[in-house]
Amino acid sequence: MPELPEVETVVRGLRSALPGRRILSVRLGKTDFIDDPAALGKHLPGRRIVAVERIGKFIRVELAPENGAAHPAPSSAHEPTEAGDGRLHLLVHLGMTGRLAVRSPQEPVVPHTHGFFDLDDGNELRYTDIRRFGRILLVPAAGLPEFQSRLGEDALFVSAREFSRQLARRRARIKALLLDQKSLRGMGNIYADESLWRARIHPARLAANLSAEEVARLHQAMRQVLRAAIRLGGSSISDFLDAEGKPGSYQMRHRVYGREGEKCFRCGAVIKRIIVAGRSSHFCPRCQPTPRLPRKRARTRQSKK
DNA sequence: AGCTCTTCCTGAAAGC
DNA sequence: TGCTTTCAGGAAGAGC
Repeated sequence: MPELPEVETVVRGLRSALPGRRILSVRLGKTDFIDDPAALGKHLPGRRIVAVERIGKFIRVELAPENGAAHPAPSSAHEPTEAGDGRLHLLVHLGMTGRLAVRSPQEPVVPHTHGFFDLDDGNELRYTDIRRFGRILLVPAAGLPEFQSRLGEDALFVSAREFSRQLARRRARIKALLLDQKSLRGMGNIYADESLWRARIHPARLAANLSAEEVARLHQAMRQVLRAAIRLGGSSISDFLDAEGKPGSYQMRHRVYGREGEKCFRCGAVIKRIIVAGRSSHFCPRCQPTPRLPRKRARTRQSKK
């Protein structure tokens, strides 16, 4: 499932293909994961892509202001002005199974492809999403700060000071807090588990109960894990592929995620899986000691890789 | 405030 | 063997 390193990998790939391109037209299949499907066809054609960035797990495709000369379609009289002029941002969240990639029209369309953005170089940007847990929305430049303000700082760039401030403020379990995009943006289940293992912290620990040393360890572990994962192109568990259709290889480095029943690489104890904050959480019961109040029933099922 | 449960969706895997 | 059920999970919303 795409988390920060996977999204970063996709963004880097798209960055070599999209900036400078103009969107000619938009074709959509199913649209139940798009905030305002009609807005895409209305505002994107004629726009030039100027940048591709990452906001947490969102891909941000920045579009230049319309320049009347190249504008192919007349816009209706009562367009909201903030969407009719100025920059626009196409935000894409890949959810669980989303993929965004540039393809030649010649290439066969894989099933569950619901979005086609035709580009002026003859290629098309395709959005594919089997489960449609993804999300696509269009935000005017003026609305971007508000959108960003609903998310915490990026997990890759957050300072040790701000990280510890986030943890101290709240009493949630550390695993829940790492996954909460309002506290910290970009973390997902895999990298939360991997970071906690590396920092030797049990996922069900209460954030406020972590020692300063543990917080520092977790901050460092998180950054190391994310950086290493980006270096390897992310993790390909189910079907993650980068913008060029290649899998990542960080799944080879997983120490706990998907390793229930196997031995801890550090101490040899058997990796366990429990549910914390509604998410399956993998940990080493010896390296990551259970907090005082034992957690809920461990659900026993082998998880694949 | 933060937890659990539910919903969305599909395909893989388990169950019978 | 083949049909049916269960399950996974990011995020949001409801209810407690």
